Amino acid sequence: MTNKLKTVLQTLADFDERELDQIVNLFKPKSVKKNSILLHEGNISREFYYIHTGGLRTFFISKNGQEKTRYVMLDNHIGTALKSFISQKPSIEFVEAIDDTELLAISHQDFYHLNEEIHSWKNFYQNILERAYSFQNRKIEELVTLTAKQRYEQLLQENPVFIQKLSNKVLASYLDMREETLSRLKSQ
Amino acid sequence: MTNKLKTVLQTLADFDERELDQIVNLFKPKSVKKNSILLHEGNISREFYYIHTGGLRTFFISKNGQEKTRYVMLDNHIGTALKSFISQKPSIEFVEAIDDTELLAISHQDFYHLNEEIHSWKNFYQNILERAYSFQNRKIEELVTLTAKQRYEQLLQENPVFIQKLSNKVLASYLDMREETLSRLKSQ
DNA sequence: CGAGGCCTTGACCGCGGTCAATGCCCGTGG
DNA sequence: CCACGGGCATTGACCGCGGTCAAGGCCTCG
Repeated sequence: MTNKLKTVLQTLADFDERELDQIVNLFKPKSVKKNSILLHEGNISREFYYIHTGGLRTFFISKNGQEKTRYVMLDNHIGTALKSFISQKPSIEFVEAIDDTELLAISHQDFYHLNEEIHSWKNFYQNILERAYSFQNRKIEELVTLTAKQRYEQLLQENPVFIQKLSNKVLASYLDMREETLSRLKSQ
Repeated sequence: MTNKLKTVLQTLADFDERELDQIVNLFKPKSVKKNSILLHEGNISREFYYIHTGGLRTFFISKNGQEKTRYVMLDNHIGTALKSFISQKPSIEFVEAIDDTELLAISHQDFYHLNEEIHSWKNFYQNILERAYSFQNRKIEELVTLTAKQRYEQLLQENPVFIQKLSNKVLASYLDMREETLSRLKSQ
């Protein structure tokens, strides 16, 4: 489990073996059931996750009570409710397991500790931020230029695993459309 | 002009006086006319800007030929076509002066140089990325939860200077609606 | 002064949201 | 093991927000 994590970390920054050991020791294993909430709206995001198996999603609830899924992490991916993790202010997002999930978590404290101790970790974090920024940049592009159908078809092409693994309810909220609309699109 | 820049930099990271001098010396003054293009789609974003007077915007052009404004910088603000600046890959965004503009620009080369030379500059850049991320996060929230009218009213409340300084054409594309819709909203 | 861009206003319409009814699957307890 | 209940998916009918197209007026700048 920690070996896979090391591999992932290495793709994002240049760590030596001693640093990697120091880092992965700070990631604690955790096992959560499907539908359990790891972070509740209003609380502060204090953990950063690596997903071994299963999956998490972050979402928030709009004024009119609808869930809006922002980010999905499946096997071998990393992330958290980043805005609150960055600012250490109360989150508007929930973090929820979309499946029975085995993961590794590092605390915010340890995360920022590493930021001061390990030079490459700053690069790692910079890289995370750059990717998160670019990801959202793309999402905005899609929201303002594509129709519901085009967004669905693009995901189908680029990330079909999402369509297999997510419930229609979650998938629809991720694609920013209603369940009914997604259902109609799926049946062509 | 460089004094104002120093003030802005200091709000984003903890520089000492010598560092500040070293940094601002790398910012070169530039004067651009309204409607001139500082970065063309397809080119690589190689400068990071501080706006002294006037303003810039970044926008891209969608498949069906419409301009979509992502980010606006007015007096005393900083920014650039960030995605391309980060990746040093061709930009899908333009950078355009929305007014006659006096600005200071630092090259990507010098920017990343500072990232290695000055410890606090890494914090500065981290801060920029965190803010850019949070800004976009908010924008996505607004796009998926608010109506055109609500987006306009929110901007009116939180950033009325945008509504005064931007043309309807640019303002509409910033708010992700057509000029006609914005016009109807303004007349209540 | 003329031309071209920008803004406004009107008429129309289609995408996708809303509401409602029904079916289906699955976990839970008797 | 079956009966029941609740959540999820599907389908239909309806409708409203905001996009599209078009025409006309106004302002700016060469």
